[in-house]
Amino acid sequence: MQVSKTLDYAVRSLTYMSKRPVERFSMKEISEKQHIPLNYLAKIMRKLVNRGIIRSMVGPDGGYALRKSPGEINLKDVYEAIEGELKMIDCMDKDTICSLYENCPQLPVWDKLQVSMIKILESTTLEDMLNREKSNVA
Amino acid sequence: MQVSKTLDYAVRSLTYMSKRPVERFSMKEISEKQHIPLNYLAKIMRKLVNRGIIRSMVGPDGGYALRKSPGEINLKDVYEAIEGELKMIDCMDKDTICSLYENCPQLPVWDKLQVSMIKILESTTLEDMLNREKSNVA
DNA sequence: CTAAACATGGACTTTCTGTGTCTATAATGT
DNA sequence: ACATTATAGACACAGAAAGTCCATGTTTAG
Repeated sequence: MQVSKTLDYAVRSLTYMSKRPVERFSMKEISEKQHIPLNYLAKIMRKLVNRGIIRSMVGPDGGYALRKSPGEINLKDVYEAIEGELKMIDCMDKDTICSLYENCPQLPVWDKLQVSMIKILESTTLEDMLNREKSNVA
Repeated sequence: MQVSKTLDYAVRSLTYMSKRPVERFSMKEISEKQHIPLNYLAKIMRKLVNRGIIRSMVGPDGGYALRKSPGEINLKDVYEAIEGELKMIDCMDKDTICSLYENCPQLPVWDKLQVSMIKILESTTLEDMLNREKSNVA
């Protein structure tokens, strides 16, 4: 029930890029400024590229750039790029053990949690995050 | 970002006990009825005992019983009994790496998520879960 | 053309945690 | 005394998360 380091890295990288949304950033710069292992960052960036959140340019002076404006990139996209579909508990889409029980009292609760998390992630864009920056920890 | 099997076991056991809130249940019964490995269940139950959610009686005809009524036991208690304090990300209470950065754009978001999860858990009692049982998956 | 700068993709290693087992001990009712 | 039940902690294991390394391919400045 925690945010993985990987996801945190991804979000950090993206918010970093959001400060100058049209520029190009080399992996090296992001890696150094955000203290993320270079080779590990490479994997993360690939996922973001594949998902269409950023685009990459090869060659000297290449790097990464946002594909959309920070206001158009929400955290649900980022989450799914990194972790895949969000689900609170495995049996929520497979019908494994749970199908053994005629009724499963806790499913609705996990579902409720899941729905509200998705809603929050979906409604939060990178731009929002930058704006909230000063008023840390609500 | 998932509900652990352990927590699910705990909730299952408690809702099972909630159906007959005054009775005593042996680990053996719970283990069999809920398909939870006996020795593993033992560890879970101890946590619930330590937290004061259930009480235990040793000896023949011993077992476990709810300490409060199902309406008075909420899921936040259960969560914390099993997993400890709920926090989305480690730096939310330690001041480790994050203190290096003058500003941390994503913290408010994780915090928002965290607060809303706690709210949902807190407002859901075992009794609620039993009542919702028939209308699965909202 | 060539080398520098960069990205890509996959294999591999390490570390950690969730999950589960085993064994020995203590308490209690009959 | 004996059977039954919980308590406590050590131990084992698998799978995932986190991180490393390397071999390859692309672009472009010079």
